[in-house]
Amino acid sequence: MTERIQDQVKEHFNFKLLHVDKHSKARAGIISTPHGDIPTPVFMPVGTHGAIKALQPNVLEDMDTKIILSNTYHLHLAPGSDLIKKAGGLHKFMNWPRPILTDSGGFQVFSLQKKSIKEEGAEFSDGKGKKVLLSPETSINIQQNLGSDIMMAFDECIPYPATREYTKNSMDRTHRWLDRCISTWNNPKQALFGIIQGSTYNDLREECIKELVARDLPGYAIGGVSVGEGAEWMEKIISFAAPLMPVDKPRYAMGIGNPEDLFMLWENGIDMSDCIIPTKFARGGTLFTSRGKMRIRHRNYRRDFYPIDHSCSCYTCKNFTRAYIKHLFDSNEILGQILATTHNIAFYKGLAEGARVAILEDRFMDYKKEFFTHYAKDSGDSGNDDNSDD
RNA sequence: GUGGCUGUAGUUCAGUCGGUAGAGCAUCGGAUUGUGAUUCCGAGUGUCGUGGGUUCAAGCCCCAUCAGCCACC
Repeated sequence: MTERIQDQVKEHFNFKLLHVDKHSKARAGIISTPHGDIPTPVFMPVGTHGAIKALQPNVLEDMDTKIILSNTYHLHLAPGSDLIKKAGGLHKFMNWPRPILTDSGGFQVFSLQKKSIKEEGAEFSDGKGKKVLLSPETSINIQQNLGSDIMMAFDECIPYPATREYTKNSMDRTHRWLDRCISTWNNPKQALFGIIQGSTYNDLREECIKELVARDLPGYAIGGVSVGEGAEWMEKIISFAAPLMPVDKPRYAMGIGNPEDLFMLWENGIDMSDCIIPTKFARGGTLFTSRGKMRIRHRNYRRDFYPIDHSCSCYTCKNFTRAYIKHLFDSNEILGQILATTHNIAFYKGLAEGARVAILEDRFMDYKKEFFTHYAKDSGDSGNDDNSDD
């Protein structure tokens, strides 16, 4: 009698819940994977094409980034997962020795304008006139070629708003897809996470969680959020779904969020999250600080010789001024994006680390309160330009 | 000295038959939530070289003048 893959994977992947905050649902734990341990809560930077844009892997390691996210869809289109397998897997290909989570491509299908979703899978054009079919089987096979530590099930991520009928039908199909994902899954060194759908309908979310838990997967994610529903709905969905998820498995909220969103996730007992915001915003010149967003291209920073964030100890803040970084952006120097990304990733990392320590000491709510007394959602530090030579 | 060309936004230029000015770049602002983002959206720039004239109305037509460039002497 052969052992189920769900049981085999437990030798290589597990989650240990260390502590739940006394005054909230916030959790601290540790995820073990073949490529290392991940203390939680954790924020995962996004490296879609097998690279965190503007950051060298050694910088990420120096910053003690524990896990990054990469993408099935993009790596399938280029350079192809067969090639990456030949290169020795994604870790080796991109020279990243630590854990990698790969998204299944479900979200990319969602964001494509032209697509056709059938029982078989999702069909779309690769943008160069070639038709591509992404199915549960192809998605898992690609992710197994990539060799990620955590694979995501291939799901349909539906837009907001969605009718109850569409949501229900789509969800049922995603469950059938999940079973096909599980049948294709054959590498016990790679964990497979299921994704909770159900849009804004609590009963469907609940039903979905039951279906997923019945499959006894290594971890579960809340999907179908950050699809345009807004902060209020997002919080409603998270706060409803998270407590229904298994206590002894990692809980992952996909694609969220802003710094303020992270506190909402953690407070509700989410362990993992990812978002393009810190990296993408950095490249556009929006930096995060303990006081809020800082748009470094603003004129105010022209002669501002303070670091981005006084309380930050990242490489950027230790060595460079706002005026210099603004200058780099004005001059279109790549270094501007590099320093900005370095800071934003360090900022997110710092928030998560602070949360973990606070949870372990049962003071997460104080930590949150402290954050929001300084953090202005709409505007941050307005700079120190003295205009003396105008 | 003579003839010609040019003069309009920070910049490069467009501006039809005369109807009180536009575009790219740059600037400034906003967006961005499992990255189809060096993207997307929005805003503003003006003594139309100057002074007169014709006209209901002039960036445009006429005269003068200034500046730059070119050609010829």
